[in-house]
Amino acid sequence: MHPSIAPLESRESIEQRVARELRLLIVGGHLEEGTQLVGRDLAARFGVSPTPVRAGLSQLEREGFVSYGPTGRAFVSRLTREDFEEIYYARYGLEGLAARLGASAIDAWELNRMSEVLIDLRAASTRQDVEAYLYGRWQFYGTCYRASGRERLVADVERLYRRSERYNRLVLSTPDRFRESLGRYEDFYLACAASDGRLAERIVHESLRWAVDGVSPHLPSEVDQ
Amino acid sequence: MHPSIAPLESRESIEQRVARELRLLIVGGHLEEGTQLVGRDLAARFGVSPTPVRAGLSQLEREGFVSYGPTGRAFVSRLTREDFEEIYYARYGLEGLAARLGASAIDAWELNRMSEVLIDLRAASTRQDVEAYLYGRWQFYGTCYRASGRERLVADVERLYRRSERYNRLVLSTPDRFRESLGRYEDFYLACAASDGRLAERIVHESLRWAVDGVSPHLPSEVDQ
DNA sequence: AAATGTAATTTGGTATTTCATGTTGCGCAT
DNA sequence: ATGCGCAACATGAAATACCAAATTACATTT
Repeated sequence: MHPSIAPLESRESIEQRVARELRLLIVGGHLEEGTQLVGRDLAARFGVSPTPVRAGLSQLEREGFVSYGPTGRAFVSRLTREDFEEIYYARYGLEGLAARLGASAIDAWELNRMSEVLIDLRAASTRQDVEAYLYGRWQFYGTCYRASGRERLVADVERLYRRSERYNRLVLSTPDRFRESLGRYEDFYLACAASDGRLAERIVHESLRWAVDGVSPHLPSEVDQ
Repeated sequence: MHPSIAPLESRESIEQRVARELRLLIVGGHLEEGTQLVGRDLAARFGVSPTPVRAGLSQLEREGFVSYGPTGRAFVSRLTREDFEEIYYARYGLEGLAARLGASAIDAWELNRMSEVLIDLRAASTRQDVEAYLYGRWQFYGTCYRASGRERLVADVERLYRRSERYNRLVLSTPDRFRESLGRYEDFYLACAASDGRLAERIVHESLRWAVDGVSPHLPSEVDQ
């Protein structure tokens, strides 16, 4: 029969590599929105054939980083209010579920991990260090969500986090916003410590509503561009 | 410059056709869950080359109809409680947004359309005609959601509807469930008629919670199969 | 000079071919 | 008979080749 050893984490396919590297370029801002992505050029750049590049672009489309024009040409997707809102409302549903399940199932070790990250987050907040804050964000929530044991759900939420990164970086956070944001992290931690799933869910919902209401109006709408 | 005439709805690519036909086979139950999907066989069956088939399968994977095993083999995805819940909680967020925006923007013509569909839904409910009910469901809600003018949001929600179809068909609806479900449609219609977006959103949220709480426990969990 | 038609180039989409890997089945040895 | 090893086969992944549509550039005409 099968060896019950894990499948040895099969090596990354070229398609995956292309998708990963391109995603990094886009999220990191090294490829401006609207930039056309030509299959053959990318293939030459990565030293591979156009076939996996095409597949990688298609994958990035489903992740929202790439869009296709009417004639099938791929380009770096544009940041719009509508896109931002839809990411956040998808998170509203999925992250609420993950929070409820995770907070109910969390154990002492994971809780401790969260409190450690929380220290970093407080520091990043006072320094107003956006990068560190964004990094710690997933360390914090992801720890709770993983406690739910729902791998696909966690992966989906993580994808949404990555997708919202470009927007988060765009938002110049005032000290006030940092402070309020941090307060919600503290509340969430307490909900986890109390294993109160419903409360954790409610806190996540409120946080997301707050974020989307505060940021969305400042983003360009699709209709007027 | 560009002709401002619409792009003439460019013809469907082979990749799209393969994805569409396969999706129909899966949703319609003509391909049992777990069935292996061999690229070359499908290519021969559709009379095309393996390349677009592979792309089509990848598209169906992102839609949740196809999964890949550890050795990269594609098969018809299995119905699980976890998958069902995640579909419904994604709908929770996105459909709530669509309902709020749509109900706020709806006009008399679209409202009239909804009331017409509602008549069919009442009839389908008394006949306990699941197929007609599922069909009218999207006619009803989709009409409201489209009033939001958010095409991508509507498309995303429609994808989630298609994805939940297999589950809805699986659920043997008792007369009680039909009646309660119909009552929520009536409530939603009234919220739209009053242009009360917040209320519409709340009704959708309650409906989805009710559905997931009622059905989820009856589905097989991933862990014990 | 402007408009228009045409050829060249770009680019995406599909097919064909090749390669790597995993799976299966059969024979051989113990 | 059972366990092991090798070979044939199945299958996915990538490279290469080809074609069609669309855009661009240029020349010709008025």
